Amino acid sequence: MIEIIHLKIIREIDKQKSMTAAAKTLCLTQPALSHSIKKLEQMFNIHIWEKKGRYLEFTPAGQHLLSLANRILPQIEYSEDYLKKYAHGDMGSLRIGMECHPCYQWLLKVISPYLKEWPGIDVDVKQKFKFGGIGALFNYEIDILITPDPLLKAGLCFEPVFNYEQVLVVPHNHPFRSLPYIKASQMASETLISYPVETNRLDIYSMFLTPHNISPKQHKIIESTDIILQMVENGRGVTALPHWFVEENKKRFNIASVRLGKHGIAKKLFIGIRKSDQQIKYLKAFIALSKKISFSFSTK
Amino acid sequence: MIEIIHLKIIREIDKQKSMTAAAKTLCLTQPALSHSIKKLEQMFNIHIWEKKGRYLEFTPAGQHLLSLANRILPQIEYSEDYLKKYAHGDMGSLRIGMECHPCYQWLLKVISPYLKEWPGIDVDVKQKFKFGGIGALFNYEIDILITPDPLLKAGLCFEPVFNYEQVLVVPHNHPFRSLPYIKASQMASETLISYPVETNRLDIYSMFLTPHNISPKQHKIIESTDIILQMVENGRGVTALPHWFVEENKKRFNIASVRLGKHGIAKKLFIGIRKSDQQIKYLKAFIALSKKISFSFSTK
DNA sequence: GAAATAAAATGATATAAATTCATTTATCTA
DNA sequence: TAGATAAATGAATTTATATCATTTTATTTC
Repeated sequence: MIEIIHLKIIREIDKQKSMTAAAKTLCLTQPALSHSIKKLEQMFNIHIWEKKGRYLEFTPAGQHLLSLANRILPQIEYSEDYLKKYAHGDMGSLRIGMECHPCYQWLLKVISPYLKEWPGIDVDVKQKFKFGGIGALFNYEIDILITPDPLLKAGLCFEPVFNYEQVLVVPHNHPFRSLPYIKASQMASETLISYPVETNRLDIYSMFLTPHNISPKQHKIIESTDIILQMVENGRGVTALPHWFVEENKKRFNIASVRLGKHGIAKKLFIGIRKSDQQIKYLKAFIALSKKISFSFSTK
Repeated sequence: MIEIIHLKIIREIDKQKSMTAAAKTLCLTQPALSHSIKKLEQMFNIHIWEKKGRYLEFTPAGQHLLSLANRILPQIEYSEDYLKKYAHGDMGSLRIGMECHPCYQWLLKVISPYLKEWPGIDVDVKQKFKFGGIGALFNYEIDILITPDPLLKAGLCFEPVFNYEQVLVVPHNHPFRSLPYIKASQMASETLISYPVETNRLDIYSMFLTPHNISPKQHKIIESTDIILQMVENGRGVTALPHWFVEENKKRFNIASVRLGKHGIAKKLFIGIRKSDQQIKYLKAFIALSKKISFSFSTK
């Protein structure tokens, strides 16, 4: 029988590239690992690694087990954590996945009252996923996914929580400022600043520039929203952000917003959860609260 | 530490609703299970179940572990199987998921030469998924998904393998037979026969009837393709199937096909795999073979 | 409502497994 | 080639697990 310890050993040896080192972090001795894996090998009549010089190299069977370990151990470890918290009186934990960079500010506005309403729930926000947000939901890496791209498929369910318009952000003295909207062609002479995401995942490309076959003069990549806004403020380029977000930051930065195209870019934010979690109270409460906060957002 | 055996015990008790019964199937005694779980409870300072009358009832913590067990054990068990086969000289296994009922015939045409080309690979075909085909891919329940609905998201990749037209199948003496195509309204007086799938997943509804707000006179549900075709042959109704499939079965059944709408219903079949599996040779070979077979299909 | 039945919990003992220590084998390095 | 580093092996010890016998608790049944 494959045991958790086997998977832990395999994962750790892959990480450390050495059995002796792995033994140390697992609080065991090197022969313990050696015997343990030997037993597994004999049970299935396979080899898990070969000695390549001083060190070990996984066989295909070993790689298979490594992939199993990387898939399964995080789930076990999360459950162990969860049970510990449960014993401490905490009643659950909410792992939120975000697939929408600038919506972080919106999320903060939801989380703050949520933490007050649900003192027993631990909240964690993740933004990087090996297999994408949908994969993270399926794999139980997160419990809630916030995304503009819902997936209406068996096993998950998505609810719209927030409508907003994606607009172009320009410095206060920019000629675009007085226009009711800009055309795609007008972007050809601008420097566009964005988050480090593939262009086909940026709305300003997929819903505005690409359909008109236009590219900006230059495309700069910056990670932090604050730095992006400072750059815009200083005339170093323009960027695309949610309208409400620009409004919220007009006090901090000398910026203005312009509609993208005659009808603007309308966006919808969704919250996705696993169908099997639909009945969990503190999850339902988060979705309800999101909608409430978003409503006050869009009407102000 | 949570152990595999804990999860097995919890799953088995949930299944059998009795510890004594669970002990029997696990080839252990009842006190063994009791002690084992007691140890886990003490480790985390939780309760996993409560005695309700003679039997046990899971606490929320127990339910959490049950959900973990149902998620993880199938993966472990698959790996154990996989390793056993690996030892026997089999080099891998290919679990195919199908989200397209009538494509089964097409699949058979691909699998047959594949088995000859890759004698070391075990092939299995699954058609029911708790969390949908996409979920099954993410959860490692299957390795390949055959579906008309690709999902262009991180973690998975889809490739088109086959184009075909979905047509209406009618008996040889049906008045539609001589028409170049039929309009949606003409379906209002027909009996439609289909597989037992929600109507919004049937192309004839989603791409033909529903947009024109038409319903057939009657909708009969039948599981087996052969029976459906016999019914059609005998004038009991009409059905929608891939064009190539109708052509293949004209010898066996006295049927004919008619285009659905002026431009017909064009369908594309995709094969989806996990990105992390992209380099696996016997998987790539399956996709390549699918395309090759499909090509000879569409050109004959 | 007492006796019989059924199921799970408990405790002591026996059994089995995992871990360590001491040592060997193999490889690399200076 | 000596010295150092890493993994494998074997025997002994420690630790964990399973069983048996028994008790506790609840449910039938008469």
